[in-house]
Amino acid sequence: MNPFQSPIGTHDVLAPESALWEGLVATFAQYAYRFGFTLVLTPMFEEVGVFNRGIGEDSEVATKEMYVFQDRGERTYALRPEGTASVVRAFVQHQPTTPYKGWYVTPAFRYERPQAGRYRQHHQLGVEALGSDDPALDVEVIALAARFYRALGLTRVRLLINSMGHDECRGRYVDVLRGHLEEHREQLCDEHQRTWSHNPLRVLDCKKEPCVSVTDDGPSLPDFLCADCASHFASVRRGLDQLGIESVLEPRLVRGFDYYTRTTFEFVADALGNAQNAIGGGGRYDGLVEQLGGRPTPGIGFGSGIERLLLARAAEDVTSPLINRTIDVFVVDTTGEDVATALVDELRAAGYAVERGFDGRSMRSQMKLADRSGARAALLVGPQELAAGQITIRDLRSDDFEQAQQRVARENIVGALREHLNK
RNA sequence: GUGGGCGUAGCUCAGUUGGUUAGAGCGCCAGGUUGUGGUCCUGGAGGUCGCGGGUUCGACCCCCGUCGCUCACCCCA
Repeated sequence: MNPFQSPIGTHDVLAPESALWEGLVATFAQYAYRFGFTLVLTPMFEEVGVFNRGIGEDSEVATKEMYVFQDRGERTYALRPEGTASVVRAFVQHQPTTPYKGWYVTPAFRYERPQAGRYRQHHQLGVEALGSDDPALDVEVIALAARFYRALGLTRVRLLINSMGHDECRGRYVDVLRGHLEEHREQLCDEHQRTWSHNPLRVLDCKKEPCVSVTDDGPSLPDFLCADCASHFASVRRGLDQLGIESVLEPRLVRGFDYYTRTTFEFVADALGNAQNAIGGGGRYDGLVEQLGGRPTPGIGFGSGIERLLLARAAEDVTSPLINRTIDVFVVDTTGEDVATALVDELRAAGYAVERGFDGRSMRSQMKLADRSGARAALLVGPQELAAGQITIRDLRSDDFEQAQQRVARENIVGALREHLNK
C-alpha cells in the first residue's frame, strides 16, 4: 500500500474521466454566459460566520459538517460547505451594480461519512442573481438549470418546487406547524421527539413513517403565503409553464439552509435510485445580504453537484463526451536528431493537438503509442525522410498500408496535413 | 455518529483441511517484423497478500486490534 493516499471522501480524477469534467464545466460556462452570468471567483475559505449566519447556526451543515480551523493568526475560518454564502459576502464587499449575476464552479467541503454520491469534498457549479425580486429572474435561474441538464443529455429529471414565503408567512406557518407537532409529539420518530420544537421545518424532511403521516395531516406551507408571496409564486410557476418546464408543487420542500425565502426548488434524477438523487437545488434568499451586513437586497441562486450529475448521466447511459480531448496527430521520430521537437512545435502553432514519442523508442513502439493516443494520423520521420527532407503522413484509421500513407516535403507539412485530415 | 460487506500485481479477481518459490486475465515493456499501430505468437517486469500483534513446527488462510475502501442510516450536491 502506498504511504499516502487521497483523504477520506475525496477523489482524484484522471483521464479519460477528467474529460467529462472538462466538458461539463465548459457546457455550464457556455449556458451561464448565454443567460447573462459572469464568472465569480471567491476564496475557498471564509470567516466561519459567513457560513453559519446564512445557513443557520443550528443547521446540520453548520453544527457538525463544517471543516473549521484556526490559522496562525488565530482567526477562525471554515472551508466552504456550499457556494452561495461566499458570493453574497463578495457582493456585499464590492457592491457591484444590480442586478448582479455571477456563476461559479467550486469544491465544497462537508465532514460526513462518504457513500455513493456523497463525499467530503464534492464540486458544485451554480449561479447567484442579486438585486431583483422579479419572478422572471426566478424563472431564468430555474430555466438555466433545466436547459443545462438537458444539454448534458439528462432526461429523467424532475423539478420540485415550493414557496416558503417571506419571514412573516414562514413565521406564521412555523407557529402553526409547531402547535401541530406538539399535539402529536408522541407519534414522531425518536430523533424528532427531541428536536421538533427547536426546528419544526426539519420534521418535514424526515422520511420516517411516523413523521411523514403526522406532517401529512398538518398544515401545508403554501396555504400560509401572504397575497404578495402567493402572487410571486404564481408568477414563477406561470413563467416556467410558458417555457414548457414542468414543475411539481412539493409543499414539504424546505431544504437544508435557513436563508431560503419564497421560491425553493430541487431537481431530482430518477435514474439515481438511492437517497442521493438530488442533482441540484436552490431558491430565493431575500434576507441573506442583510444578514451578511449589506443593504436589504433580494437574491436567488442554485447549485448543482458535479459528481451527481455525472452519476446521473451514467445511470441514464448518456455517453456523449461533451468535449473532444483526443489528439489530432502523433509524431514518430526514429532519427535521434530531434526532428520531432521542432515539428510538433510547428504543428501546435498551427492549432493541432500533437503528441510525440519520447525516449528513442522503436518505430513499432511509437506506432503503438500513436494508435493508443487516438490520433487520426501519425507523422513518421526516419533516416529516409531525414535524408530526403520529407515527412510520411500515415493515416491511422486505414488498414491499407499502401493507401494509408504519403510522403510530403518537410516545409509543406502543415498544409499537407490539413488537406489530409479534411479528407 | 451508528451498522453491514470487502482489503492478494496498475485494473478485475482466483488461491484447496493452514504446508516448498502466491497465480490468471487485462494492461504495461521488449522481441517475433534491425521502417509501421490496431489481430496473433513468445518472453519479461511488476506483490512487505492493507498494517500491527497473537496462535502454530509452519499463516494470504485462524484469532485480536487497527487503518482504509464500499454500501446503508442521518443529512445533503
